[in-house]
Amino acid sequence: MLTIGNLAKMTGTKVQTIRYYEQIGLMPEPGRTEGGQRRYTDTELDRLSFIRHSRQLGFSLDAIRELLDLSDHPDRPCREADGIARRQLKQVERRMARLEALRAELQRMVHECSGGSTADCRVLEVLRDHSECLTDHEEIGA
Amino acid sequence: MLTIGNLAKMTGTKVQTIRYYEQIGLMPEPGRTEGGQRRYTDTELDRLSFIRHSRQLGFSLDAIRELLDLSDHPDRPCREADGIARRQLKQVERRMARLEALRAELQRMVHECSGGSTADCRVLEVLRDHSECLTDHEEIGA
DNA sequence: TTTGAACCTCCAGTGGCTAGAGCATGTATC
DNA sequence: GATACATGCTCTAGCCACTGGAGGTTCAAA
Repeated sequence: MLTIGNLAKMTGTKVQTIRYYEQIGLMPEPGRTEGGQRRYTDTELDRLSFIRHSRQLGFSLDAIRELLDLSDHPDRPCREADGIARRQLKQVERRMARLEALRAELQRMVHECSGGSTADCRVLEVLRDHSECLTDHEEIGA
Repeated sequence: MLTIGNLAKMTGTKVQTIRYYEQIGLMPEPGRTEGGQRRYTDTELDRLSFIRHSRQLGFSLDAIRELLDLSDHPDRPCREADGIARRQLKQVERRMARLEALRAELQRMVHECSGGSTADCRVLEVLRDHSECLTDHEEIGA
């Protein structure tokens, strides 16, 4: 039987995060001691490991919910899990392409900066005037 | 004189976002009509363009606050603005490296999936067992 | 004058946690 | 059995950067 603290250590998760996962129904309600403290079994350890690993690979909690559901039904076709992973892969690739454009732009800004006063700082100049940019980089965030 | 809606259109910003920027002090309080509606000048248009462009390049609102401040003081050395941009570049490069690792892992998962039942789905298997991973991908998010 | 699009304020919600207050429990040592 | 104190509990609020909606007002054109 694991305390929440041990489970946290074993999975590299914060205690609060585990309780949060329980709250949103991603982790089941565990057993409790007479005093009301949570005690976990290996089943829950496996589930949390799955969740954490999926998060590390960038899956959203909603996607993880689906994956867990599929994992719980070994008879269902694999296609769905595969689809979720493929979507995630697409998203990662899209983000990478975007970051690459940003990287190029930032590098150009930084390289062209001569180190004088801000009056003629290339960095600020580029930020001021979008037309100096080589790429579009429309969307924000992501 | 621009209405908030026009300013929004011209900069590709949502109206609510402009009001939000005002609320957190990133945009100044503009003039108002007798009826209380906001009216903007070109000064504010420039400022919002600067903010939006910086956001597109991934700068945080705090970083943008610093950049705007520097931009308002042309006599100050350029070093600081350059530093902020360099930090941002570093961050982008770190994120790209991380995403590249994720991409490889996801691709491997997806490629190895044979399309049977979830019982022997490679995707789920890899998520279950971290030791099957080639890379570390410790940190979450970013 | 009337219409109706655009404006206003205020509040709540998003994702995925994270931090802290204030108290209860569990375990090791004496 | 008493004590110390690390760990646990619940509850609430905050982070970032917005976004959406309710419910009401103003502006400009017809």
